[in-house]
Amino acid sequence: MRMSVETNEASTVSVSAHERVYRSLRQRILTGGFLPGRPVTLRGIATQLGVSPMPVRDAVRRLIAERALEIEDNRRVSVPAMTKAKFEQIVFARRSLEPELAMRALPHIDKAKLAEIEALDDGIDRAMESGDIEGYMRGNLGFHFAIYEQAGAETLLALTESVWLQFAPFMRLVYGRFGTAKLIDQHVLARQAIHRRDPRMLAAAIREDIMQGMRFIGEAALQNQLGAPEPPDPDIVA
Amino acid sequence: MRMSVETNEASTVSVSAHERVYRSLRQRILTGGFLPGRPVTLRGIATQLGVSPMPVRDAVRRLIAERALEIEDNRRVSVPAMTKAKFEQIVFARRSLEPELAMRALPHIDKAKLAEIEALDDGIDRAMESGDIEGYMRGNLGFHFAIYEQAGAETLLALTESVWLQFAPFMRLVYGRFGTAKLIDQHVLARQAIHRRDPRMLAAAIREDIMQGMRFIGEAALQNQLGAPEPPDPDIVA
DNA sequence: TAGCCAATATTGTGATCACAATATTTTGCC
DNA sequence: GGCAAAATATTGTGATCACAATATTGGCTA
Repeated sequence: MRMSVETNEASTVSVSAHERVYRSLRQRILTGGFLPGRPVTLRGIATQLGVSPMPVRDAVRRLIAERALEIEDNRRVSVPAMTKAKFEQIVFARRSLEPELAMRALPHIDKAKLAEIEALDDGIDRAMESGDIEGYMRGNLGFHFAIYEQAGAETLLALTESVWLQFAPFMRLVYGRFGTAKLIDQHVLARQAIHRRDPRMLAAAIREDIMQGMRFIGEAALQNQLGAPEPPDPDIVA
Repeated sequence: MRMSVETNEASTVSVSAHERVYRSLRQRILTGGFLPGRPVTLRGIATQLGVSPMPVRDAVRRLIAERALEIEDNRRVSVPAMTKAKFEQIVFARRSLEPELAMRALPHIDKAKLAEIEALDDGIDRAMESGDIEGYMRGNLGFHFAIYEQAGAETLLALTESVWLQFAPFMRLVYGRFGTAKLIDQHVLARQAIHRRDPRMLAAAIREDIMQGMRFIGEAALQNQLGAPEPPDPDIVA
């Protein structure tokens, strides 16, 4: 069964059911809509999204391959818990890939795209002030990938997306615990760099943003035994 | 249905059917057993492997997520063709990830593992001389990952595996065209570095190996319009 | 009240079928 | 013979069912 869905290109294209399920789950993972360790059931998702378990199964397998989900020994599916080792590797991967993506993107960022990027960043500031965690996560995701997508480097972009899928739920967990108040907007330098069309400066700004953000998350959480299961009840984060 | 399969730990564990199919397809892709552009059909694979199409479907979806396979507009599944842009990004990703993995692995490579690594490299030399392309590919894969796996960095390893899945079929294509005779074994320096337990030297050796190998492939192939479809008949490379 | 064990429910896996979309082959015409 | 169009085969998608493994619940005993 094929259906029509709205895409961000404002056009209407035909997309398979599992593709829609995939995008839905993916977005939810990236904004922290699943608690690490809590089981994600095929039939549960299927009911929520109004499809049969089959396309859900396809989408979940895809997300498992991207390391956004995992199957435990008891063959239950869930968002993996964060570990110190994994976190450190993620930081390394981000530092290796994202400044490069930003540099490559810079020449292709036109005035309209820059305006869009700045609007996203303004949204982040508002979300931070009002403590809107999901809004912050969505804005931060949008800000970074609005830039990276301009690089026209699909292969590097896919690697980066996999990395984000792996730390986003944990990020959400930390913000939920410690709030967004202590965060400082590190994107100002990046915006300046784009304005000046200075690739080195942009790469440095992105690198600094990554290090600052990840340091905050790492310090706040990992020494507090966060990221471990914590298996209470709701299927979704309210 | 669960069955027992032999693992490389020489133990016998229970593994699902789609896991066995996945490993089988993955190995075949990594040694160049599929021609880019040629359709890979679910039922075809299922028949070859003696399973129903369902686990094949699961395995193929997983490989699509890892960018080892792709679905075309006509929703046919195949190994993606290489492009110049993609090739360049793959080289960047390899340079970013693999020297790091090697450095991290070095402290954990004991005498037995080193012997195993050197045996693999000797096998590579024999394969190169006799023009055994698949043997060369398998040895090269084994050599690199025998090292990388010792790093205990699963997250970075997974990214690297995805990258290898993306260029291996193309590598095979090039060797099939130009032979392995002109190759020179770049692994000597790496072996020396491990012996001396010099992480910097090892990282440099891996980097040089990547650059040499990829330059050969890139020059030989990309300017000859290789990597484009070439859609003749066999389902497998003989 | 606490702890064990049977009964029940829920899970992912895999098989089989139906179907629409695409490829391939065959047929008919000039 | 060459070429278009109809007929046929094959493809991936998705639904539904059966099943074994695991989790959860319930009641029973001490």
